[in-house]
Amino acid sequence: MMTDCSGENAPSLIDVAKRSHVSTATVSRILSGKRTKNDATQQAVRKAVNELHYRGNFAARALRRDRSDTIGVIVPQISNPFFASLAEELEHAINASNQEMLLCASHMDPKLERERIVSLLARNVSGIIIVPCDEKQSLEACQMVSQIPLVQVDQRVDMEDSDWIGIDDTKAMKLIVNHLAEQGVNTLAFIGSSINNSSAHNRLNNFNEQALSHGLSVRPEWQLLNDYSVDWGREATKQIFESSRARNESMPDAIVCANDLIALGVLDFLRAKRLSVPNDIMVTGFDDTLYGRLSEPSLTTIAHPVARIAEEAVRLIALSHNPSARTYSQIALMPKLIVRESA
Amino acid sequence: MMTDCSGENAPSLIDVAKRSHVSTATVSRILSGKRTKNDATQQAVRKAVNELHYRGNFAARALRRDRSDTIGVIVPQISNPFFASLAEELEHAINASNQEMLLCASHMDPKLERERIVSLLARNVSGIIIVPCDEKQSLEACQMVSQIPLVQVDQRVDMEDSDWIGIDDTKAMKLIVNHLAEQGVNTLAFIGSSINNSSAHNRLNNFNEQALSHGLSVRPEWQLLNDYSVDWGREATKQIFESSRARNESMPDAIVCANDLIALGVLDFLRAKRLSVPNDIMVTGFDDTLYGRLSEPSLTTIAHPVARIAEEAVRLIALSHNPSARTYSQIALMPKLIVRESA
DNA sequence: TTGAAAGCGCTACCAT
DNA sequence: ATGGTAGCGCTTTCAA
Repeated sequence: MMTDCSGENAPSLIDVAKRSHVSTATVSRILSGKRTKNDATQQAVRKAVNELHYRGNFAARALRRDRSDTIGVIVPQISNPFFASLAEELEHAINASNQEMLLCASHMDPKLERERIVSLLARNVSGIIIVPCDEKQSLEACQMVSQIPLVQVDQRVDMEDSDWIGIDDTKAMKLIVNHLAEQGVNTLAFIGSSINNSSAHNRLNNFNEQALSHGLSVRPEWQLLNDYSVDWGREATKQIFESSRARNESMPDAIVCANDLIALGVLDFLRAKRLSVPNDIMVTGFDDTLYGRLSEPSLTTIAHPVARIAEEAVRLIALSHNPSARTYSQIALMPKLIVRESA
Repeated sequence: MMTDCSGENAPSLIDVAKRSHVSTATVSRILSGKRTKNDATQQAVRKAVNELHYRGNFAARALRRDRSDTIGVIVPQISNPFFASLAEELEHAINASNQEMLLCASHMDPKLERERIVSLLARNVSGIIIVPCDEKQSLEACQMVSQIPLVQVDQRVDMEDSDWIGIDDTKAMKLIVNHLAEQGVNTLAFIGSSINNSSAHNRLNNFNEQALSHGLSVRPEWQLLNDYSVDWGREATKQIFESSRARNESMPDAIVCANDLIALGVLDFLRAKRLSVPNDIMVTGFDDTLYGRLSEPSLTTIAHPVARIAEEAVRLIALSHNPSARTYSQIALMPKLIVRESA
């Protein structure tokens, strides 16, 4: 019995074979398109399939073929709009290649992430697409994936046998700082994440490098790291605001944020303090989420080519299935600066 | 071979049995906890499991037991923040009950939705949790699910053998219209979705009913239906604005929106026209998404108890596995009015 | 408590 | 092009 509540088992391929008076082998071949001729046999089998509402048994097929046509996807958080749209595009790309997506959230916890990987492996997924949650701690879990292809997306862990695809973070920060410099900005703050992920590190390092190269002033107390949340954006801005006020100094000319959520928190705090953006202070986001388009003022931010990233990730999984002299790629796509009102 | 690229097959239960000098039956029993004693045998088996990095084969287990410990979830869109947070809570609840989530998006297309259901059924999922995309057209697809439990969430299709869980839409609209009436509003507009889903219908019907019962004025040309998007909110408001201007009449006192996205579009249009919310015109949302908290002004809206809904949905799936005299539930949870700045 | 063995539904090999 | 059949890895029944 299945996890059934109402009698009758699902029909099997054997039932189809009996009803159409051919062997199971023939039915199998017809259903998997390994038989070209569309003759009476073909018709009969299809008829039986319809009459019986035969739908196949995935577990049996997967067991026999030792592959599941399922791709596991692990993101840090589904509710983060950037990851949600990534998941949506991945689902699309995966379905387009006749596979299914098993979506998991690591909740930014390397332990949970490891568990998810173990369970995906036990499920014989054909590949894993992951946004690793921690630059160091995700390594061990990622290395467990040796028999099947692993593609890292957006963030990354430093390992040999894995593809990576995302945007060029250096380039992105260059676009942002360039733009701010052109707007006549002199002093910059940065609000980011302290979580050990490659984006967090890259974005901060690139920020400093770019600011320096433009001769812009950055201060240690204006580099605040915690997490990628709206609340943190609000809180960090409060810290900048209060420390400036305490020393009777002015606020930075611009606040560069490591993602849109942080930037939304920043805008929220500044609004409450009646500071005008971009007149009193400029703000930039990162990721180009829907809500950055709608905030008041709307966010100047960096767009990822998400659909393209998803497609490539799925393509890389497929590529890796061909074991012959496989080489791994690091694909950095070009980010795009979206200039709106906030800077 | 697996979808392998590097030699060695994954170890099987037989390998574990050999290495620990017991039968496969014993290993199976130990690993599935059907054997209590923690003796030398137990130790030896566990040791072998670790040494071999045995992880089991999901397909074989599923085939043999005829169940997959996987729950299929179908939502209209992952990138809609309400469905994203629903998916996140469902993933949580599903993992908590030692199962996995297969997440699909129907992209609001009954045909695609049907395909997803077929493929979930072939995968022997233990149950399906669905937000049906169309009140009528989803019916046929939902009825295909007869052997396993089906739980509808949020929106619903009218069918016998299915549970439903969501919020009490009538109550929700009552909360909104009551609140607006208390603010002294006299004329109301409604912007919603024309898509045939139960939420869309309910929200409009309830809106009219509630408005009537408060003696508030509604006009046909102020009831605009299309979809649940930001763009539609903006466009619909433009229509209201322009038709008012053409007749030299005033705008409605308040615009009630069928979800937060629409409301965000409304706010965006009104801001562009320099109409002040809530002074010139009030606006309400529905769903309590993160971005309604951050908009300027922040949105007065309706909150769903999403975590609770997710938990219950998973519980209902489990319940249905007990075939004995199963009765179906329609669980309407109490919505909560969140009063913020916009009304 | 244990082991032997059947068999879940399917695919692919081998022979025809 | 077709049919017979072995066997994927596991759980569970049956006997000991």
